[in-house]
Amino acid sequence: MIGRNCIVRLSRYKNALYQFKKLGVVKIFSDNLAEAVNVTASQVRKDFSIFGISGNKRGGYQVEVLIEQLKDILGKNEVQKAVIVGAGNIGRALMNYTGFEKEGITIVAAFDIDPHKFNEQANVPIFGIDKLNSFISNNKITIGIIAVPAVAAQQVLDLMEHAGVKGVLNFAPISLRANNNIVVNNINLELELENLIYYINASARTKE
Amino acid sequence: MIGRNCIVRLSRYKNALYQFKKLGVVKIFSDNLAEAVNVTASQVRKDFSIFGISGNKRGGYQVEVLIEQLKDILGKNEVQKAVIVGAGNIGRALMNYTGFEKEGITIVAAFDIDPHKFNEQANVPIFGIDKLNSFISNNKITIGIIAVPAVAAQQVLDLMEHAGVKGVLNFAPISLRANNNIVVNNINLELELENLIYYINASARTKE
DNA sequence: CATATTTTGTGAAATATTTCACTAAACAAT
DNA sequence: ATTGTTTAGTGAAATATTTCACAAAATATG
Repeated sequence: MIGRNCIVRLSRYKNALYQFKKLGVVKIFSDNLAEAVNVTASQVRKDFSIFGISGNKRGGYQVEVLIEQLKDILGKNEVQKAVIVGAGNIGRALMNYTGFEKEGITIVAAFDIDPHKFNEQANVPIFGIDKLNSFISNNKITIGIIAVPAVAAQQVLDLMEHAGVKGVLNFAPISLRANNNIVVNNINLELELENLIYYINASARTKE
Repeated sequence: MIGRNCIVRLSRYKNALYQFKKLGVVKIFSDNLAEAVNVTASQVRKDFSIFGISGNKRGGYQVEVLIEQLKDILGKNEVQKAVIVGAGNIGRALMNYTGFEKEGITIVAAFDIDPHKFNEQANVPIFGIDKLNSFISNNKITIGIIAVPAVAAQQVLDLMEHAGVKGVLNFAPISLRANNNIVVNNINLELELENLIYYINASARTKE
């Protein structure tokens, strides 16, 4: 199985390529990409070789072609539907976040436990959590986003898993437990900050 | 230098330990922690050994002591001040996010380019971006959070770096370039979703 | 057209990370 | 006390990841 870091790099390459394309760049070399993404050129070539992406010796890679190949590997050829559970700060921000559409993900509904937050007329309608299960199965939702407090997160994951969601993005600051029918990616803001502080301190120590 | 994954695991151990503590657990073994965090028991022990954390053979580790040791390593013994640049969806969500306080980080101000968003009276006041530099130096801000669109992100980072910020949490979906006076952690929501989709597809392929 | 240069693709080497497996310490039981 | 059991600590082994270095292909140059 291919490591997560490798897949993350592919995404970064693709991002960088979009920028190069915007600047009118047509042909690119491994070292240009490497610099843009902060890795070595052989890392870039090795990553590509793993997925059978090939360029031309002395000719580099065609930006357009490479983008398509990466899109293909990263699997965004059909639009996927997602729901958010939790209409708090983070949940609401994600409902209005435009970056997901660009990536082929549409957020079609949100769910919360608090009736004051219900709003079936909104752009992204907010329903009661009791509707989650039927909504997911009726609308063939593949992706769930968890934006509830830590205590409720495991329960929400179980609901989603049971309803047939295939992948979950979890914003609750807790390690969730899932069987291997479902993929869970954690985005833990507190952990990221803590991590940042560690490296700030480490870098201060190094300079002494 | 110690790998990022290792530091991330330390944070996860600490999180798990808080939960155990809440349940009244006093003494814990490497395999309990391992299970909670989804790693092997020897990974736990190896991680601890790197940082000179030791327990008792057959007696495991004292939950309270372990939490303190981890807090110490992760460096959260003094409250740090942070500012947010960008008062859009993500920026506003982060201003109201209560999880940071718990981790010893206080968000003291936000900055935006749009005068409609200015609000010096708010709980977290929102100023014009032109005030960023002086605010950071006058208030000895160590942490910056970038929540602006991708095109503006590099510029904001440069401003922060120049003003003396030590670490940055970047939410803009772009690879930023910084010299090594400053630590940058990226949280790229689009990339995480893309990554999730890759693994959903990969897991579907495996099952065929 | 021949030669020089550049850049890919990739095994092999070097590093880094994780797991294994065993020793010894701590505690429990008899 | 002695014996048995559990679990930390840790070198060594196994894996995984990254970098090196060079042959071969593509293009440029004279």
